[in-house]
Amino acid sequence: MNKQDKLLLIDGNSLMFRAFFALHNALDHFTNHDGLHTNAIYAFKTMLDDVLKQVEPTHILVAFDAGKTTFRTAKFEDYKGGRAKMPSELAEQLPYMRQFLDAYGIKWYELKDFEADDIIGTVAKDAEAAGFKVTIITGDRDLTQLTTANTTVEVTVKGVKQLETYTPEHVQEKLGIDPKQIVEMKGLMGDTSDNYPGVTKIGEVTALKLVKKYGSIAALYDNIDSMKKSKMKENLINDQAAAFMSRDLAQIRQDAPVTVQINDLVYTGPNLDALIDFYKEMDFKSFLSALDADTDAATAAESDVLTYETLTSANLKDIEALQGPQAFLVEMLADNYHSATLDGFAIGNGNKWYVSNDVNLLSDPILKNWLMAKDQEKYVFDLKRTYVALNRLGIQIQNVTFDLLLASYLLDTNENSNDLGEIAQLHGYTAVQTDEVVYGKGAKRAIPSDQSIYYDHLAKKVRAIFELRDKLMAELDKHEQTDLFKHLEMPLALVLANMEIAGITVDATRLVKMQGEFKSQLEIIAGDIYDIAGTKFNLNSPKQLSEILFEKLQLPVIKKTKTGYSTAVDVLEKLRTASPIIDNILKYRQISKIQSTYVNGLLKQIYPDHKVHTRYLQTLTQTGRLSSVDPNLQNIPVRIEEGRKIRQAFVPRHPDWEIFSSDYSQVELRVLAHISGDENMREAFRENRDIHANTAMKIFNLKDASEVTPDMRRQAKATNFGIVYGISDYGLSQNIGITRKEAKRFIDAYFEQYPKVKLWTEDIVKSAREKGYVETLMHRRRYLPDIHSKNFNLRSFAERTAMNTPIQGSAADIIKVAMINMAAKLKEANLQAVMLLQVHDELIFEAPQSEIPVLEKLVPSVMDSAVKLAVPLKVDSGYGKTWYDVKK
DNA sequence: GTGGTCACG
DNA sequence: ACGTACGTGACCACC
Repeated sequence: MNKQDKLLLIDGNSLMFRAFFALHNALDHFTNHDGLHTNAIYAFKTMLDDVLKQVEPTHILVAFDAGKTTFRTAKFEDYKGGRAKMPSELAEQLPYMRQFLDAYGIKWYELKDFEADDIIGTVAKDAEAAGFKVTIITGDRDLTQLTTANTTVEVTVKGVKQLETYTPEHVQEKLGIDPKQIVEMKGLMGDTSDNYPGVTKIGEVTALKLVKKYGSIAALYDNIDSMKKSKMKENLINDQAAAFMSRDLAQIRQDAPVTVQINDLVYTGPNLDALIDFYKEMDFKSFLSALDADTDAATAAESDVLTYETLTSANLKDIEALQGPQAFLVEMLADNYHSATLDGFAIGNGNKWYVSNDVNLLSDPILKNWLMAKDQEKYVFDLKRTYVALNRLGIQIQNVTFDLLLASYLLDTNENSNDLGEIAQLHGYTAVQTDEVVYGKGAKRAIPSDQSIYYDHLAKKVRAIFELRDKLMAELDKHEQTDLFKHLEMPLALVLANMEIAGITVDATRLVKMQGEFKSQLEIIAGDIYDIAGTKFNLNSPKQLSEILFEKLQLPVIKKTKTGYSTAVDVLEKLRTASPIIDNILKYRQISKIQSTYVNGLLKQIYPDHKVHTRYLQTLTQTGRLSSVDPNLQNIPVRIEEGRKIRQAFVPRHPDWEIFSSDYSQVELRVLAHISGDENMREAFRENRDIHANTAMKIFNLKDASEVTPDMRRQAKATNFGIVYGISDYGLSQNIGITRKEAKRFIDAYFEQYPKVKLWTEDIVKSAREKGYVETLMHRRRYLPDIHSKNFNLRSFAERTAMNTPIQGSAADIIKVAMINMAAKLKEANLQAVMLLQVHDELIFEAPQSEIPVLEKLVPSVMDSAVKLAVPLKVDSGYGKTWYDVKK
């Protein structure tokens, strides 16, 4: 027996499930030539390699459950009752999973009447006795009871990559008990997912308290008489049998009649021939090429020396002879394409690949005409980026029909990488490297000194765009997203590009004046604070501030963060009366936020044309909204007067022009009225009633709208928002400062008034569970893998997301349609007005005074007719000399 | 790079 | 019983 011997025990069933759901999003990508799903096997293999590398075991065993009935179901019929059936897409992979393990040279084992846990428990015990170090990998926390000095349990946290390591110390730290005592805890608290009861009203917290006090269930019942009278004591007495039974069910057996010998478990690596055959059967091309064996894929990889031609003024004319759609790429290493240096470009469609680092060629009439030719179809990666970059050279690229980045985002919003190489790999295409690999990252990021490496990368990138096009278009079609892609996101990219290029004018003089005013205000407030505190400190440091408040001044602690005491607004609000320092701190925070983010921050972003040119991120959010960066123009202050003044610095490009703005009124609630089909809510909107007052009447049980006070309306409004966010009584109670009970009553009354809204929330969660995703009006899709999680928090979050995303996402769809139509109308009507900004439910323009009356009619009519819903859309407009002066 | 805080819809 | 609203980005301190 070698001292280095290390046994790896894998909970096969648990990890198969993890692997399956980790790539559940990509279920459609992973099928072989026979239509067999392969995602679980693929993910399992990836994870296994990770684990092998980390653990470096000498022996391995994968344990599986043998069937539905075990000695536990014999004891308790309902054990694991009510569990959802294994999805058929996973069940069909099980036999192949075993084939894979055989080919990988890994022993697997199952035992009639026992679960995988018991096999693992038994083998772990035997192996330890034989002097092994044991590592157990599972997704099931219950196995942590097997933790000892020589046995470590690794529990998968999220997906399959991240592992939480349980040692006896870690169990002690987390739960405050011994690993062996976990079954005592489980016996008292029961287990809903395994469906055994425990003791009524006892959950983890109480169970832990009791176990710490008594040590075990047996000891607890020995001493039950001395426990003082309580409801809990009654429950304990009533459920004594259940407690002992549950403990028994939770206990993993370490004496199962397993027939494998540890010596059989030696791991010496895969059987290459068998593995190659298996990968071929599964169509695992990337694994095949990684094996570097004599296979088709490997041969293809070896011959992947791409021949390209360097484009110069001498052969530029060749471009004119190109036939058919061409992929086109313009390379910039920096993020911000408004200012980034253009570093090169590439063109091709398989017959030939052209690359160049001479970006002056782009302005040559030959290339410029080619790019602007309406009859030359092009495919790109990131249309908006490409358009803006070329526009800087006076080129407006035309007839782009495919954008790899946009297509990939629509197919799965979770994969929000901006790197062509990474995205290609996600779609199973490995013949291109990521930019990080070729260019490096951070300060070291640069074009490789070896020009052939650079050119090869450009050529491979442009080739990836071309070669992935058909596959992704087909997948979009399968998702019913062709329209969304072709007629919404692609045209929108150009609309956004033009908004970014237009930019909005910022009055720097105005900002500088504010900077001086805020500076002296801050100095005065800081002085007052230091006086009260009796010392100077860094007010911007939450850490230093909390020391002053909670240690020096001994104010009561309301809330803690991961790292210390919280000093957030809601905490300070509660401390207001405790010390005059609080009001000063709140004021200081407010002003210093405005100063640093909006005055100083904005000043840094102004270009020589006196404008800021934001970038809208079109492929980032999980819901389909846009986001705005460098600078973010979607969070300019408005709620508080001091901050709102920042808007005075946003002015039209000409002195006699105006800023004009229109926004949707309650668009999300209208979308909810539409998709839920709730007649009461629809009627309220059709009759143009005040929806918040309408809700207030119900939750406060009023007869007439005249009885609604402003405060009632405020609370009703919060309830309406709560519904959109996927409500909880606690969340609502925190938000409007009422008790949880009252909040619950509000919600119940709400659902009574809008019964179909309640039905819809239930249906959408159910549908998300079945399909694994939710959709918006325009078939924008968001996958929710956590909807199946055993972790309450992750699952609850996914459920709220299932409710919120169709609402927020459909609202995003609607304004996007309006923007496309709006851009067309402005052009058609030959107006000078320019669309500048989008702030989720609001569009902002600048225009000559003379056009204001036109816009006042045109913009609302375009916005409210963007889609036809079962309720009308309402739009409010206003205009003024600056953004601040826009009043509606 | 991460966490706390706070600006917006 | 669990720990809580949905979606973002920028700044500062601190490691």
